[in-house]
Amino acid sequence: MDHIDFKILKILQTKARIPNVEVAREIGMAPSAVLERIKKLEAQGVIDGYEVRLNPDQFEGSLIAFLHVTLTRNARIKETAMALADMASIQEVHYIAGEDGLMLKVRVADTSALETLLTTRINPMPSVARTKSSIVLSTFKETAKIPLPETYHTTP
Amino acid sequence: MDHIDFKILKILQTKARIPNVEVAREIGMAPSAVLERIKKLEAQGVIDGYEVRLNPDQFEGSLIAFLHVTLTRNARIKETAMALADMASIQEVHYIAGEDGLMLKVRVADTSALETLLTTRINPMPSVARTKSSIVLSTFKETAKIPLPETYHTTP
DNA sequence: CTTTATAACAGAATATAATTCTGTATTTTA
DNA sequence: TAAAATACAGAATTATATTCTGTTATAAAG
Repeated sequence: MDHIDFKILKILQTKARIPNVEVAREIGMAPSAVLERIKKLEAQGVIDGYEVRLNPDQFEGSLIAFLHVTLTRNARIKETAMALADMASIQEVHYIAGEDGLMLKVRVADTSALETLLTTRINPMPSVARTKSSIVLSTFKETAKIPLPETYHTTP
Repeated sequence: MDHIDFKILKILQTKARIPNVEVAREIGMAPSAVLERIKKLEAQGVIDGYEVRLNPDQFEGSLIAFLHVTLTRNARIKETAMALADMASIQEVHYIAGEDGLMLKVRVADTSALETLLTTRINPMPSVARTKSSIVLSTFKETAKIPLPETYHTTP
Protein backbone atom coordinates (compact mmCIF):
# COMPACT_ATOMS: atom_id res chain seq x y z
CA MET A 1 0.00 0.00 0.00
CA ASP A 2 1.46 3.28 -1.09
CA HIS A 3 -0.02 6.59 -2.05
CA ILE A 4 -0.88 5.39 -5.55
CA ASP A 5 -2.88 2.44 -4.24
CA PHE A 6 -4.53 4.90 -1.96
CA LYS A 7 -5.53 7.13 -4.84
CA ILE A 8 -6.96 4.14 -6.64
CA LEU A 9 -9.01 3.15 -3.62
CA LYS A 10 -10.38 6.64 -3.24
CA ILE A 11 -11.47 6.64 -6.85
CA LEU A 12 -13.05 3.21 -6.56
CA GLN A 13 -14.82 4.19 -3.39
CA THR A 14 -16.58 6.96 -5.24
CA LYS A 15 -17.55 5.03 -8.32
CA ALA A 16 -16.85 1.35 -7.94
CA ARG A 17 -17.83 0.43 -11.46
CA ILE A 18 -15.52 2.84 -13.20
CA PRO A 19 -13.48 1.01 -15.83
CA ASN A 20 -9.80 0.40 -15.19
CA VAL A 21 -8.89 2.42 -18.22
CA GLU A 22 -10.66 5.38 -16.70
CA VAL A 23 -8.88 4.97 -13.37
CA ALA A 24 -5.62 4.78 -15.29
CA ARG A 25 -6.44 8.02 -17.07
CA GLU A 26 -7.32 9.77 -13.84
CA ILE A 27 -4.04 8.95 -12.16
CA GLY A 28 -1.94 9.09 -15.29
CA MET A 29 -0.75 5.53 -15.54
CA ALA A 30 -1.06 2.67 -17.99
CA PRO A 31 -4.17 0.49 -17.64
CA SER A 32 -2.04 -2.60 -17.25
CA ALA A 33 -0.18 -1.11 -14.31
CA VAL A 34 -3.37 -0.06 -12.60
CA LEU A 35 -4.87 -3.47 -13.15
CA GLU A 36 -1.82 -5.07 -11.58
CA ARG A 37 -2.26 -2.93 -8.52
CA ILE A 38 -5.96 -3.58 -8.18
CA LYS A 39 -5.46 -7.32 -8.48
CA LYS A 40 -2.82 -7.08 -5.82
CA LEU A 41 -5.09 -5.13 -3.51
CA GLU A 42 -7.74 -7.80 -3.97
CA ALA A 43 -5.25 -10.58 -3.29
CA GLN A 44 -4.01 -8.82 -0.17
CA GLY A 45 -7.55 -8.48 1.06
CA VAL A 46 -7.45 -4.70 1.10
CA ILE A 47 -10.29 -4.82 -1.36
CA ASP A 48 -12.80 -7.24 0.03
CA GLY A 49 -15.27 -7.20 -2.83
CA TYR A 50 -17.81 -5.15 -4.67
CA GLU A 51 -21.45 -4.56 -3.84
CA VAL A 52 -24.57 -3.26 -5.52
CA ARG A 53 -26.37 -0.65 -3.52
CA LEU A 54 -30.10 -1.26 -3.84
CA ASN A 55 -32.70 1.30 -2.89
CA PRO A 56 -34.43 -0.03 0.23
CA ASP A 57 -37.65 1.85 -0.50
CA GLN A 58 -38.24 -0.38 -3.49
CA PHE A 59 -38.29 -3.56 -1.46
CA GLU A 60 -40.01 -5.10 1.45
CA GLY A 61 -37.27 -4.19 3.83
CA SER A 62 -37.74 -0.60 4.61
CA LEU A 63 -37.99 -0.86 8.37
CA ILE A 64 -34.66 -0.62 10.14
CA ALA A 65 -34.31 -1.40 13.81
CA PHE A 66 -31.40 -1.61 16.18
CA LEU A 67 -31.73 -4.36 18.73
CA HIS A 68 -29.78 -4.39 21.90
CA VAL A 69 -29.58 -7.98 23.00
CA THR A 70 -28.67 -8.65 26.60
CA LEU A 71 -27.06 -12.02 27.07
CA THR A 72 -27.45 -14.36 29.99
CA ARG A 73 -24.60 -14.72 32.43
CA ASN A 74 -23.44 -18.03 31.00
CA ALA A 75 -24.19 -17.20 27.39
CA ARG A 76 -22.32 -18.80 24.54
CA ILE A 77 -21.48 -15.53 22.89
CA LYS A 78 -19.80 -16.63 19.72
CA GLU A 79 -22.34 -19.34 18.93
CA THR A 80 -25.21 -16.99 19.55
CA ALA A 81 -23.68 -14.26 17.45
CA MET A 82 -23.09 -16.64 14.60
CA ALA A 83 -26.60 -18.02 14.76
CA LEU A 84 -27.93 -14.48 14.55
CA ALA A 85 -25.56 -13.70 11.71
CA ASP A 86 -27.15 -16.50 9.71
CA MET A 87 -30.49 -14.75 9.64
CA ALA A 88 -31.00 -12.85 6.40
CA SER A 89 -32.84 -9.93 7.91
CA ILE A 90 -30.06 -9.29 10.41
CA GLN A 91 -27.50 -7.15 8.66
CA GLU A 92 -25.09 -6.57 11.50
CA VAL A 93 -24.03 -8.35 14.65
CA HIS A 94 -21.61 -6.67 17.01
CA TYR A 95 -20.40 -7.56 20.45
CA ILE A 96 -20.55 -4.52 22.68
CA ALA A 97 -18.20 -3.59 25.49
CA GLY A 98 -19.36 -3.31 29.02
CA GLU A 99 -22.85 -4.71 28.92
CA ASP A 100 -22.57 -8.36 27.98
CA GLY A 101 -24.65 -7.58 25.01
CA LEU A 102 -24.91 -7.68 21.27
CA MET A 103 -25.96 -4.88 19.00
CA LEU A 104 -27.96 -5.96 15.98
CA LYS A 105 -29.04 -4.01 12.97
CA VAL A 106 -32.05 -5.55 11.31
CA ARG A 107 -33.96 -4.70 8.18
CA VAL A 108 -37.48 -6.05 7.87
CA ALA A 109 -40.70 -5.33 6.03
CA ASP A 110 -42.65 -3.84 8.91
CA THR A 111 -43.22 -3.93 12.65
CA SER A 112 -45.13 -7.13 12.32
CA ALA A 113 -42.15 -8.81 10.70
CA LEU A 114 -39.98 -7.43 13.47
CA GLU A 115 -42.31 -8.92 16.04
CA THR A 116 -42.11 -12.30 14.35
CA LEU A 117 -38.35 -12.12 14.23
CA LEU A 118 -38.14 -11.27 17.90
CA THR A 119 -40.69 -13.68 19.27
CA THR A 120 -39.97 -16.68 17.10
CA ARG A 121 -36.26 -16.49 16.49
CA ILE A 122 -34.32 -14.18 18.78
CA ASN A 123 -36.00 -14.19 22.17
CA PRO A 124 -36.27 -17.99 22.31
CA MET A 125 -32.51 -18.39 22.06
CA PRO A 126 -31.12 -19.77 25.32
CA SER A 127 -28.36 -17.18 25.59
CA VAL A 128 -30.72 -14.26 25.11
CA ALA A 129 -31.91 -12.67 28.34
CA ARG A 130 -33.85 -9.80 26.82
CA THR A 131 -33.90 -7.43 23.90
CA LYS A 132 -34.51 -3.75 23.55
CA SER A 133 -35.60 -2.48 20.15
CA SER A 134 -34.95 0.96 18.74
CA ILE A 135 -37.06 1.48 15.67
CA VAL A 136 -35.80 3.85 13.03
CA LEU A 137 -38.25 6.48 11.87
CA SER A 138 -36.01 8.12 9.32
CA THR A 139 -32.50 7.73 8.05
CA PHE A 140 -30.32 10.70 7.18
CA LYS A 141 -27.16 8.89 6.23
CA GLU A 142 -26.28 5.29 5.64
CA THR A 143 -23.03 4.31 4.03
CA ALA A 144 -20.49 1.54 4.36
CA LYS A 145 -17.70 3.70 3.06
CA ILE A 146 -14.66 3.59 5.26
CA PRO A 147 -13.55 7.13 5.98
CA LEU A 148 -10.20 7.49 4.24
CA PRO A 149 -7.84 10.30 5.21
CA GLU A 150 -6.98 12.97 2.66
CA THR A 151 -3.50 11.69 2.05
CA TYR A 152 -1.75 8.42 2.63
CA HIS A 153 0.78 7.83 5.35
CA THR A 154 2.01 4.51 6.64
CA THR A 155 0.77 3.23 9.97
CA PRO A 156 3.63 1.77 12.01
CA MET B 1 -39.77 -4.90 -11.68
CA ASP B 2 -40.64 -8.45 -12.52
CA HIS B 3 -39.15 -11.76 -11.62
CA ILE B 4 -36.39 -11.46 -14.20
CA ASP B 5 -35.22 -8.13 -12.81
CA PHE B 6 -35.35 -9.78 -9.46
CA LYS B 7 -33.09 -12.60 -10.61
CA ILE B 8 -30.66 -10.07 -11.99
CA LEU B 9 -30.57 -8.18 -8.72
CA LYS B 10 -29.94 -11.33 -6.76
CA ILE B 11 -27.02 -12.18 -8.99
CA LEU B 12 -25.60 -8.68 -8.76
CA GLN B 13 -25.98 -8.65 -5.02
CA THR B 14 -23.74 -11.68 -4.76
CA LYS B 15 -21.06 -10.55 -7.16
CA ALA B 16 -21.53 -6.96 -8.19
CA ARG B 17 -18.68 -6.93 -10.67
CA ILE B 18 -19.82 -9.90 -12.68
CA PRO B 19 -19.88 -9.00 -16.37
CA ASN B 20 -23.20 -8.51 -18.08
CA VAL B 21 -22.45 -11.30 -20.47
CA GLU B 22 -22.10 -13.63 -17.51
CA VAL B 23 -25.39 -12.50 -15.99
CA ALA B 24 -26.99 -13.06 -19.37
CA ARG B 25 -25.60 -16.58 -19.48
CA GLU B 26 -26.83 -17.35 -15.99
CA ILE B 27 -30.39 -16.37 -16.71
CA GLY B 28 -30.41 -17.50 -20.31
CA MET B 29 -30.95 -14.24 -22.09
CA ALA B 30 -29.09 -12.10 -24.61
CA PRO B 31 -26.53 -9.67 -23.15
CA SER B 32 -28.23 -6.76 -24.83
CA ALA B 33 -31.54 -7.58 -23.17
CA VAL B 34 -29.94 -7.89 -19.76
CA LEU B 35 -28.10 -4.64 -20.23
CA GLU B 36 -31.34 -2.94 -21.13
CA ARG B 37 -32.89 -4.14 -17.90
CA ILE B 38 -29.96 -3.13 -15.75
CA LYS B 39 -29.90 0.35 -17.24
CA LYS B 40 -33.58 0.62 -16.55
CA LEU B 41 -33.16 -0.48 -12.95
CA GLU B 42 -30.49 2.17 -12.53
CA ALA B 43 -32.69 4.82 -14.10
CA GLN B 44 -35.61 3.86 -11.90
CA GLY B 45 -33.41 4.12 -8.84
CA VAL B 46 -33.83 0.50 -7.89
CA ILE B 47 -30.10 0.18 -8.27
CA ASP B 48 -28.61 3.09 -6.39
CA GLY B 49 -24.99 2.49 -7.27
CA TYR B 50 -22.04 0.25 -6.76
CA GLU B 51 -19.54 0.17 -3.91
CA VAL B 52 -16.13 -1.24 -3.17
CA ARG B 53 -15.95 -3.09 0.10
CA LEU B 54 -12.65 -2.27 1.76
CA ASN B 55 -11.24 -4.28 4.62
CA PRO B 56 -11.45 -2.04 7.70
CA ASP B 57 -8.53 -3.80 9.42
CA GLN B 58 -6.21 -2.37 6.81
CA PHE B 59 -7.06 1.22 7.61
CA GLU B 60 -7.18 3.57 10.50
CA GLY B 61 -10.84 3.08 11.06
CA SER B 62 -11.17 -0.16 12.84
CA LEU B 63 -13.06 1.04 15.89
CA ILE B 64 -16.80 0.99 15.49
CA ALA B 65 -19.09 2.63 18.00
CA PHE B 66 -22.81 3.20 18.20
CA LEU B 67 -23.73 6.50 19.72
CA HIS B 68 -27.11 7.17 21.14
CA VAL B 69 -27.61 10.89 21.00
CA THR B 70 -30.33 12.35 23.18
CA LEU B 71 -31.67 15.59 21.81
CA THR B 72 -32.81 18.61 23.77
CA ARG B 73 -36.50 19.34 24.01
CA ASN B 74 -36.40 22.09 21.40
CA ALA B 75 -33.81 20.46 19.18
CA ARG B 76 -33.64 21.15 15.48
CA ILE B 77 -33.65 17.52 14.52
CA LYS B 78 -33.18 17.68 10.80
CA GLU B 79 -30.44 20.28 10.93
CA THR B 80 -28.59 18.41 13.60
CA ALA B 81 -28.89 15.13 11.76
CA MET B 82 -27.59 16.68 8.58
CA ALA B 83 -24.68 18.32 10.33
CA LEU B 84 -23.75 14.96 11.79
CA ALA B 85 -24.18 13.31 8.41
CA ASP B 86 -21.53 15.64 7.02
CA MET B 87 -18.86 14.19 9.25
CA ALA B 88 -16.78 11.60 7.46
CA SER B 89 -16.34 9.28 10.40
CA ILE B 90 -20.07 9.07 10.98
CA GLN B 91 -21.38 6.37 8.70
CA GLU B 92 -25.00 6.33 9.74
CA VAL B 93 -27.49 8.76 11.19
CA HIS B 94 -30.95 7.52 12.13
CA TYR B 95 -33.81 9.14 13.95
CA ILE B 96 -35.15 6.77 16.56
CA ALA B 97 -38.73 6.37 17.69
CA GLY B 98 -39.75 7.07 21.21
CA GLU B 99 -36.72 8.67 22.74
CA ASP B 100 -36.16 11.96 20.94
CA GLY B 101 -32.84 10.63 19.93
CA LEU B 102 -30.53 9.81 17.09
CA MET B 103 -28.60 6.63 16.59
CA LEU B 104 -25.19 7.07 15.04
CA LYS B 105 -22.76 4.53 13.75
CA VAL B 106 -19.23 5.84 13.73
CA ARG B 107 -15.96 4.41 12.54
CA VAL B 108 -12.77 5.89 13.92
CA ALA B 109 -9.14 4.99 14.44
CA ASP B 110 -9.26 4.40 18.19
CA THR B 111 -10.87 5.45 21.45
CA SER B 112 -8.87 8.63 21.46
CA ALA B 113 -10.29 9.61 18.09
CA LEU B 114 -13.74 8.80 19.41
CA GLU B 115 -13.13 11.06 22.39
CA THR B 116 -12.09 13.87 20.10
CA LEU B 117 -15.15 13.39 17.94
CA LEU B 118 -17.44 13.47 20.95
CA THR B 119 -15.92 16.33 22.85
CA THR B 120 -15.06 18.64 20.00
CA ARG B 121 -17.80 18.01 17.48
CA ILE B 122 -20.86 16.20 18.78
CA ASN B 123 -21.37 17.18 22.40
CA PRO B 124 -20.93 20.90 21.73
CA MET B 125 -23.86 20.93 19.32
CA PRO B 126 -26.73 22.97 20.79
CA SER B 127 -29.36 20.31 20.10
CA VAL B 128 -27.37 17.56 21.76
CA ALA B 129 -28.32 16.93 25.36
CA ARG B 130 -26.10 13.93 25.96
CA THR B 131 -24.59 10.93 24.26
CA LYS B 132 -24.17 7.33 25.23
CA SER B 133 -21.47 5.33 23.48
CA SER B 134 -21.50 1.62 22.84
CA ILE B 135 -18.08 0.52 21.74
CA VAL B 136 -17.83 -2.52 19.53
CA LEU B 137 -15.36 -5.16 20.63
CA SER B 138 -15.91 -7.56 17.77
CA THR B 139 -18.07 -7.75 14.70
CA PHE B 140 -19.61 -11.00 13.53
CA LYS B 141 -21.56 -9.74 10.58
CA GLU B 142 -21.67 -6.47 8.72
CA THR B 143 -23.37 -6.19 5.38
CA ALA B 144 -25.43 -3.62 3.53
CA LYS B 145 -27.17 -6.26 1.48
CA ILE B 146 -30.90 -5.86 1.52
CA PRO B 147 -32.51 -9.17 2.36
CA LEU B 148 -34.32 -10.23 -0.78
CA PRO B 149 -37.02 -12.89 -0.61
CA GLU B 150 -36.51 -16.19 -2.41
CA THR B 151 -38.95 -15.39 -5.15
CA TYR B 152 -40.44 -12.24 -6.51
CA HIS B 153 -44.01 -11.21 -5.95
CA THR B 154 -45.51 -7.78 -6.48
CA THR B 155 -46.19 -5.61 -3.48
CA PRO B 156 -49.58 -3.91 -3.81
C1' DC C 1 29.90 -0.62 -4.57
C1' DT C 2 28.59 -3.96 -7.78
C1' DT C 3 25.91 -7.76 -9.01
C1' DT C 4 21.62 -10.13 -8.84
C1' DA C 5 16.99 -10.54 -7.95
C1' DT C 6 12.51 -8.42 -7.58
C1' DA C 7 8.97 -5.37 -8.40
C1' DA C 8 6.65 -1.67 -11.14
C1' DC C 9 5.57 0.04 -15.25
C1' DA C 10 4.54 1.13 -20.33
C1' DG C 11 3.01 -0.18 -24.63
C1' DA C 12 1.50 -3.47 -27.91
C1' DA C 13 -1.29 -7.54 -28.86
C1' DT C 14 -5.16 -10.26 -27.89
C1' DA C 15 -9.35 -11.69 -25.73
C1' DT C 16 -13.47 -10.42 -23.74
C1' DA C 17 -17.18 -7.52 -22.71
C1' DA C 18 -20.14 -3.36 -23.29
C1' DT C 19 -22.92 -0.95 -26.21
C1' DT C 20 -25.44 0.19 -30.26
C1' DC C 21 -28.43 -0.96 -33.84
C1' DT C 22 -32.02 -3.32 -36.33
C1' DG C 23 -35.77 -6.27 -36.94
C1' DT C 24 -39.33 -9.08 -34.88
C1' DA C 25 -42.53 -10.76 -31.61
C1' DT C 26 -45.29 -9.72 -27.74
C1' DT C 27 -47.84 -7.04 -24.86
C1' DT C 28 -50.49 -2.65 -23.74
C1' DT C 29 -53.35 0.94 -24.73
C1' DA C 30 -56.78 3.26 -26.93
C1' DT D 1 -58.69 -4.41 -33.64
C1' DA D 2 -55.31 -1.07 -34.77
C1' DA D 3 -51.57 1.58 -33.06
C1' DA D 4 -48.03 2.19 -29.92
C1' DA D 5 -44.89 0.72 -26.70
C1' DT D 6 -41.93 -2.72 -24.76
C1' DA D 7 -38.92 -6.73 -24.62
C1' DC D 8 -35.94 -9.37 -26.81
C1' DA D 9 -32.34 -11.66 -29.94
C1' DG D 10 -28.52 -11.45 -32.83
C1' DA D 11 -25.14 -9.08 -35.45
C1' DA D 12 -21.95 -5.22 -35.71
C1' DT D 13 -19.18 -2.01 -33.47
C1' DT D 14 -16.77 0.08 -29.90
C1' DA D 15 -14.53 -0.12 -25.62
C1' DT D 16 -12.33 -2.40 -22.01
C1' DA D 17 -9.87 -6.19 -19.65
C1' DT D 18 -6.11 -9.06 -19.71
C1' DT D 19 -1.85 -10.97 -21.17
C1' DC D 20 2.70 -10.54 -22.67
C1' DT D 21 7.23 -8.57 -23.37
C1' DG D 22 10.86 -5.56 -22.61
C1' DT D 23 12.64 -1.81 -19.81
C1' DT D 24 13.60 0.76 -15.84
C1' DA D 25 13.74 1.36 -11.21
C1' DT D 26 14.26 -0.51 -6.60
C1' DA D 27 15.89 -3.58 -3.22
C1' DA D 28 18.78 -7.33 -1.52
C1' DA D 29 22.99 -9.82 -1.43
C1' DG D 30 27.57 -10.31 -1.80
